[in-house]
Amino acid sequence: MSPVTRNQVAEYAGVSTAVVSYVVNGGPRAVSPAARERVLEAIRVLGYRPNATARALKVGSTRTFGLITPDGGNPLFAELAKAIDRAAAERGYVVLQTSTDGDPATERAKVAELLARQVSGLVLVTPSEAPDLAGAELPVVAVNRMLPGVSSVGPRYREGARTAVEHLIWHGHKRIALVVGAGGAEREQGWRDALGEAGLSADVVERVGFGREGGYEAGLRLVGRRTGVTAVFASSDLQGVGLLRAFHEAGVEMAVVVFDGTPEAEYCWPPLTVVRQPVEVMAAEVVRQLVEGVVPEAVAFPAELVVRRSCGC
Amino acid sequence: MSPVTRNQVAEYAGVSTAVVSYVVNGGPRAVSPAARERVLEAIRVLGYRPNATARALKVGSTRTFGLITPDGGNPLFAELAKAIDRAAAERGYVVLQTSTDGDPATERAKVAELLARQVSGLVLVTPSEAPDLAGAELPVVAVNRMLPGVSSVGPRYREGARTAVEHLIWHGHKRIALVVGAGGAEREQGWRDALGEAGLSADVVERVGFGREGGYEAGLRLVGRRTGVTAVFASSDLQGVGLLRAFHEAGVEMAVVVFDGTPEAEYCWPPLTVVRQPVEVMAAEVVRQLVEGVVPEAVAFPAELVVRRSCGC
DNA sequence: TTGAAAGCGATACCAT
DNA sequence: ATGGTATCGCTTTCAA
Repeated sequence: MSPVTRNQVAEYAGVSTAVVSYVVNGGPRAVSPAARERVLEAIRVLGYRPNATARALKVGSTRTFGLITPDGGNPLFAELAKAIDRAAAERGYVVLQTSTDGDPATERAKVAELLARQVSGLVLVTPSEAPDLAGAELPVVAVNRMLPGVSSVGPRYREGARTAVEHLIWHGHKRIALVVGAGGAEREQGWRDALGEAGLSADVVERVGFGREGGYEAGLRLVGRRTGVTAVFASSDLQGVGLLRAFHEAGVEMAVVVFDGTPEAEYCWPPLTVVRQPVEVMAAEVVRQLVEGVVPEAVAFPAELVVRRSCGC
Repeated sequence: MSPVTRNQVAEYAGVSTAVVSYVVNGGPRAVSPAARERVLEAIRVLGYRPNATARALKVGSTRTFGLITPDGGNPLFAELAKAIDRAAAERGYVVLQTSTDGDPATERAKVAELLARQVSGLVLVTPSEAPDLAGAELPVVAVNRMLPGVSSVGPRYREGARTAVEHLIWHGHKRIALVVGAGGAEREQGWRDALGEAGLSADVVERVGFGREGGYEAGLRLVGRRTGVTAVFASSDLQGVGLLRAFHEAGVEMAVVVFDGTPEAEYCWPPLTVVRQPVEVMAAEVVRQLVEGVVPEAVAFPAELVVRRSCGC
């Protein structure tokens, strides 16, 4: 039993296919109550479900957004995806999500795949490169990463990082390390801003991956080097979690503040003081740009300090 | 500039559209080297990208699987999704992912949406109910949940839970609590099995949500009740993380073993001893069933104990 | 080896 | 208010 088509519905209801279409879509022509009733009945009896594929071909739009993240397992990206999905649903759009494992080739393939599927818009979360749109005319928004010719939405990294480090300074720390991943230049700048302003030296930097392993690795090094560091600012939640593990293992006390602010940072021990990315606001902006098809622009939202125990408060 | 179509490519290359199709798909007819070259050239120059929507309409298959999870932010589901995506990609399928926020109505809507898009198969991760396929003929696999008439893939919950609890018993614990979420009946059974066999009483049960909050809540209650409990088996990583937080806050020592085994459980403190769901194996089986379109069957894989510090080892 | 053309399911204009 | 029908982009059979 292959799927029921609109033709069968029309036949069963004794009307033309046009009428079925009018009923299903609520227009563009009016339909008599009697005919509408018969069509509805036919749809119910036959279990008809419109073929979105055919519809998309005809109308040229899928009302679908593609969303590509490097890693669905990263809680920040998961939060972002969730928020974007919700915001898009409110506007009647569906979001199709995939991830790339951080591999640029996979990223290219997924972009091509979604483009081939005629998505109406594309969201790239920290993409590794500018996408090859090959003449396709669709809105594209990069999240947490600036890309030439593409709209971008993100937090105010520099300002947020600065706030975080200022808080550590306020706690009286004199030697504050930075743990940062690739692409964290703005956060690094914010760290430097705060230290510079306070007349502290910005000389302990650990450059590692953005994940838990990276943070752990940085933690081991910090513990091993005995640089007199008493506090750390890390560029991601996950790094913070990794740091905590290294500090626990070594039995050292160290104040930590991180960027991002996902649930995982709230439930580790000690709970991490974070500078929280305004995920909901960012998602709303992403969807707005996609729906309205604005010209490329870069929008950054303030990130808010959420104080928990890891900073010493 | 609207997207380039196959017609334009054909015209530019001076061949028929059939030839373009043959070149793009590598068949079903052979094409002379000269013509192929001209077509390839035209595709490159024009920036042609086949319309997957139109192709799907014609061939009746999208080579796409839909994947629905209650929550993309749950690390277990994220791991699962990643693994399924990878396994599907190996077979030439694309996975389109969405989540439902655990809301049955949203779940129904997403199922309908994916069905309308003509997905070639559907994966439902811990669905809240049997999906309404309305006559659609496509393979459906439920993960971590049994559903009438639908294939299912999951870990051996009962056996895994038993192993976990046995390990706690081996450590000498006499009073072992259970923290469990809705739908955790099998895990509960495994807990009872182990306790019963050892002649211990199975009387401390906290029924809470599956998330971090649920675990935290359970932890607070366990700490408050002073039941002589010295160890806990929890039905999910997230619950374990929540428990840890409550125990830390109260300053109590408590052995913990949990089900799932995501990265988050490895990086919390103390690192959680887990019974790990064999995510990769499960993903491979899910995709196998989808691709081969087998008749509904229930497959369960052994879960492995991974010993870390939280059990006292 | 290649071209013409039918048809996938749905939309919406042009008639009636 | 309703029906007939051309059309969206692509695949593939049938003929040449």
